[in-house]
Amino acid sequence: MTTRATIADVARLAGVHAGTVSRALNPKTEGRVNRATVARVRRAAKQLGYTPNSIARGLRTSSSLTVGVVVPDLTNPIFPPMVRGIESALAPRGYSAVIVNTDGRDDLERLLVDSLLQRQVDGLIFATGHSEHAAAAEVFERGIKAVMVNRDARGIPFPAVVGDDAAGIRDVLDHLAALGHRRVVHLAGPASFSTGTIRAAAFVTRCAELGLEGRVVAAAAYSVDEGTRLTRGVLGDPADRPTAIVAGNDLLALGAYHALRAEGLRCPDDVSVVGFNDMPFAGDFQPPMTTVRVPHFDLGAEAARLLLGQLEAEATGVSPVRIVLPVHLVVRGSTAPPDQVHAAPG
Amino acid sequence: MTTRATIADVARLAGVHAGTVSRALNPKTEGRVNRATVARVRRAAKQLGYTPNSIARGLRTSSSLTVGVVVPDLTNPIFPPMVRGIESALAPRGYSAVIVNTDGRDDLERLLVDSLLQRQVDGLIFATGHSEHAAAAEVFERGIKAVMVNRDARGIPFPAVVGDDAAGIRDVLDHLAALGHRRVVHLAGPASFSTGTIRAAAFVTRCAELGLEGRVVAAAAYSVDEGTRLTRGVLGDPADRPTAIVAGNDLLALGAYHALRAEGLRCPDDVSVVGFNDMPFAGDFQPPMTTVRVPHFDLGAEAARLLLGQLEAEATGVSPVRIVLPVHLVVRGSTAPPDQVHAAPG
DNA sequence: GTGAAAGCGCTAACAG
DNA sequence: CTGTTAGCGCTTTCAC
Repeated sequence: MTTRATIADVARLAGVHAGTVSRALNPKTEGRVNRATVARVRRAAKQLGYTPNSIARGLRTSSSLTVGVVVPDLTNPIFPPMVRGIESALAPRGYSAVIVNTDGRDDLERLLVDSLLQRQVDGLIFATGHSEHAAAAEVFERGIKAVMVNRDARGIPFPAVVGDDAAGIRDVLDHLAALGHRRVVHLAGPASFSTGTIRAAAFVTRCAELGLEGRVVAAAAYSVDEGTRLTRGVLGDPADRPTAIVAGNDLLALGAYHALRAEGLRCPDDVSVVGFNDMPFAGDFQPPMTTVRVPHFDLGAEAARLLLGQLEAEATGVSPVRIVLPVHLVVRGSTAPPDQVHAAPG
Repeated sequence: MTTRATIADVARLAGVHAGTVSRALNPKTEGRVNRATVARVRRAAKQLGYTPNSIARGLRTSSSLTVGVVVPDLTNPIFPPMVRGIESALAPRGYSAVIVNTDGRDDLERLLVDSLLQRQVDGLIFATGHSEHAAAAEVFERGIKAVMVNRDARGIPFPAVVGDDAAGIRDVLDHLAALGHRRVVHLAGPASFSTGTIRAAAFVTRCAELGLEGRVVAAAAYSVDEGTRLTRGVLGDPADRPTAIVAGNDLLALGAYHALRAEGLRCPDDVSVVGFNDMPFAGDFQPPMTTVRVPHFDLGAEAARLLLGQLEAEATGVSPVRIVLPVHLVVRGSTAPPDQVHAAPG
């Protein structure tokens, strides 16, 4: 790597002092420099192929123009859109993101957050919120700016941007009730996640309001396998079988598909299934999945904007804002009226 | 953010000089320091919650322990596994990755690569290789270390890690021929991508070897919509209709599904379809997709290891290695013997 | 409007 | 084994 031109090289070529080059090249201070000088410096910089060393700048200004993004697993299809949303808001302000995957492990998360902090990120975006969120708590204690996205962390007053989970579940239940379903089960996400508890609570409430017979079973994780396992359990007694399954997310719903198929049951003919998130390609599944669309890109973009606001407003005060973005039901092929013959209450 | 402890603070508390702290805390130089002193320094560091500022370190050592990863679009499901593979190889060596999305735009890519370089990344991993790859060419000219992954860039002698595209296509064609197909079309990826040309060439060759009647139509992009558009064209004359479609990747195959459905044709009953990549959830599509599994995680990991090798071996020479990882056919539900009645050659 | 000088936090010679 | 001294490349007072 041929050694890169520094500000001193440019200064020499332009016949001015390094300080002047710095001022001339920075849009904010460019006004304080003679226009002719600015032009001369620009020319010299271009000729040398000069690009500022942002590491050096960061050391001086103690800001890296970098934010850390903490996700459980990039491989979960809801996160890439969120990350792109984050970047879309960051890029115009000159910030970039560095992403880490925790795989849901708290100890790993603390290590990763530490490494992010060593890299002097200016702030953090957590997509990993949960109830005993050690990493986030520690970050908060150290007075570092951060925001939560998608899920929030109970008791940690970072601002959060989330989808309207309760409204989503209400829409699902209304749809199912309109179709004629009366016996419904909810595959609830882990209780340690706000999405898990909020969706489950909304499920219980709405079932009561609609006079549905609703049951909640709790998943240990948002995964396909958990969905399969839980659904298998729920299908036990044919007489007592639910006519619809409301999954806590699309992965659990996919697991329900698998269990149904393994039991020789058809979806939606025998059992309706609905997911949550509308992950990419949900419409291409077998059957196309009825689910709740969560605007993950917007969630990310909004979270990034919020963080940028915190960073630029030098005020230290953290206001525990909670931005709730609307979601909406997407009806596809995994829901249908219940089979009257078999589904009639015993 | 309470101002963080620096090495000077630790030195003061431990009653030693800053240089000694630096040595004591660095595993490589720790041996040159009295064990008692090391212990004292460690204690002081811990007490102050000291974490080294890697920006400052980077400025001094001119290495950021960061690599840039250039992808077309993180939202394309083949990239998250690749990125995780990259990170899995980087993390143990203390490196982290910063990812940028080009959306296939060359101008954007150059801008993004520039910003990566300003951030002093130690090297680059391009998942965006194509024939007139301006950004990569420029990087090469500047003597910066980089590797290509998944696709390579013609004429740019960076090392590359790719899947065995030709073998994959051969397996697909052998499978189709064994099923009894004789008239096959290939939805080829863009000719500017190595994956596009290699797969298309292998298709032509193998068709000849097997005595199949093979036709190639070229896609403008690896997208679902292109797949739909192309398939619609190919379906034109029922008498001349292919019995199987070999798509350049899973997205094109998915587009073929859509077109078939729109035409009232069933897959695999009327037309077989095969994809390439085995993207996540390909087995959950309607029908479950027969495709070629490409080990994206391993591709990423291998590429990262290769880059690390380049970075640590101070030798400037670039050896244009080309690592080809095996792929394998995954037979699922989108391929079946051709319908004898309709498929009989006119 | 521009030069001079200091210093961000760290590491790497060089002494001793 | 440890202290001293420089300096990475940049921005930012402070003079003039």
